[in-house]
Amino acid sequence: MKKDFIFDVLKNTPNSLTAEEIYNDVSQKVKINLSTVYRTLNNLVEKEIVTKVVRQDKIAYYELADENSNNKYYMICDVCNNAFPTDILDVNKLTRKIKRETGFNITSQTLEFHGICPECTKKSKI
Amino acid sequence: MKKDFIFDVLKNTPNSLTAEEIYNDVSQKVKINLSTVYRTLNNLVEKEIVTKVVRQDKIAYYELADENSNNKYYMICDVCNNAFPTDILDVNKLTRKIKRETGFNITSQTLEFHGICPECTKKSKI
DNA sequence: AAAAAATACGCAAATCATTTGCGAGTACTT
DNA sequence: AAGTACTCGCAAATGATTTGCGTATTTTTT
Repeated sequence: MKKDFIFDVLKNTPNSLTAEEIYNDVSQKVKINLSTVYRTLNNLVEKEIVTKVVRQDKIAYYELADENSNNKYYMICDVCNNAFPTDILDVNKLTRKIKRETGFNITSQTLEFHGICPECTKKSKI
Repeated sequence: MKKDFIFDVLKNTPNSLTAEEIYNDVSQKVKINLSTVYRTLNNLVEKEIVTKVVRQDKIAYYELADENSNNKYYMICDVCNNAFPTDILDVNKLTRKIKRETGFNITSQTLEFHGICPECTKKSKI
């Protein structure tokens, strides 16, 4: 099943990927159609095996769901466009605080920080 | 100029609006085209008068930029789809902390909390 | 193991928010 | 008033994602 190929790519990549990136990767191993990638991804998201996050570029990014990890929160560099995970924020703690103080039951959350990473900041000064 | 009509709608609405919502509103006063709304909105965003945020629904939401306000961070109810501003998080402080601890220069950020608001939580129990 | 039922997949067309090219209208400059 | 610049409407384009449908592959049933 092609699902396994898609799952494998996700498992072997530390950061999140777009459907197209996954498609390109899997295509090198098997013949596969982009819509199959999307369909499979949607299934995995439904089963809560994969997390989908839409970023400001309007593209969906996928990665393996990882219960106890804040790795899904990124700082995205405007220059090199790399996404760096941040663990500065304890999101679970924040979620509980919100629940306590506002009564709002958070089921999912998205954080997206845009800026310029240290590397690119350095380069721009040269 | 139609720009003024769009600006007015934004000024008179406490929460963020989609281009279509703005279009519907302005249409009641003047004849206007959707693409004019988008064009104008993009201008205002470029001039940093308006803030644009793409949510998980892949739709862009616009509101007046407000330097010293965390009001742009919302909790969005999965049930009634209302967006409630949150001031629980001091985002400016967080931004400085990230800069200090990681060297990443944050230029903008997005937070999106999804869940069920107190009102809808109550209703679901009935 | 073959038939029946269910699921996976490829392909092409559809969707939907947003953008863009172009031509006409309006405002501003000299 | 002529010339230049900006504003806007309209129709078509864009691009990520979805969907209908027919075929292939897998799983279940007998």
